[in-house]
Amino acid sequence: MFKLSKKVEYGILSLQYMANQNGNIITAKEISEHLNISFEFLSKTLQSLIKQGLIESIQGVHGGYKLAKPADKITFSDVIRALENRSSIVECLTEDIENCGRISCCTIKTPMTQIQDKINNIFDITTIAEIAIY
Amino acid sequence: MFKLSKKVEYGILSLQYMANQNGNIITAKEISEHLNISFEFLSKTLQSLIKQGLIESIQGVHGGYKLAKPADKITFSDVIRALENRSSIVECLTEDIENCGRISCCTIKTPMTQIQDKINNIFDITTIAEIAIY
DNA sequence: ATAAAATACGATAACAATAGTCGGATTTAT
DNA sequence: ATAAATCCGACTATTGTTATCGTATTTTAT
Repeated sequence: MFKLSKKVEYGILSLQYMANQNGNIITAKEISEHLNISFEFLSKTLQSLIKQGLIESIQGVHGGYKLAKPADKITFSDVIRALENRSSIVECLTEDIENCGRISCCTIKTPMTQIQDKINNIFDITTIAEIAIY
Repeated sequence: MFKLSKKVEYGILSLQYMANQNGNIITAKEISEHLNISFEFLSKTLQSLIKQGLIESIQGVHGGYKLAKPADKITFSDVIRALENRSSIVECLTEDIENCGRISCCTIKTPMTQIQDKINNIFDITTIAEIAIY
């Protein structure tokens, strides 16, 4: 599977929604209703975005969330990093594998690294600002 | 997760190995030993590659496998198509979804399609021939 | 003070996809 | 006939995702 997780999908939609709020605070409930997704699941998603420093939260009765920085400074890579245990297209690129059983004969590491770089680049250069205008 | 499945990884390695055999037939056992992967699992992988027309098999005592076409005509996309239930980065791009609950407000379809196209292109232009030289 | 409205967060269940195994059937050269 | 190989469906195990639940904490209005 080569699919973004629901968390990433919801994260992007939420960030986009916040980007269109002109800096106003917005509640998880409002986002969850607008996007028609589970409030609890969304909340966890938003909390992960906080940890990554992409959004800020205000607790209490008039609390909620807002972007922590300009939308053009938030890349898809940031969102993915916040919300997925993102691994590389093949394990050996990122994880320190003592022995994949093929070390002596593995010949795809270089081309796979090149592919990985291209994919990373796609998500690096795409920002929330770009999709907020839609 | 944005990871190629083991089947695709093994498929690519197997195809690369076959590409370096100068058209000679090679057995699943030999590949599985060379790559140090389960014979049974590899066999299923190879059978899927046959179905997709990427390799040919010869049954019987001196049987085995070989490429069905030149290595530069076999793309990573071909391999992925043969070995994974490949879906798009977000469901709504490929599957006919009557109601994702966000149709009326979804605004990421266009940018997601563009990203999908770029990713597809990466795998479309990478061939077994390119990695066989390594 | 107290209640209400909001976020924070760990535990866990449900589900889906991948990864791997098993057993038996078929094909073919010798 | 036998051995060496592919073929293939059924099954199990593992892993990752998706979702829910319960409870705690923070802040504001009254």
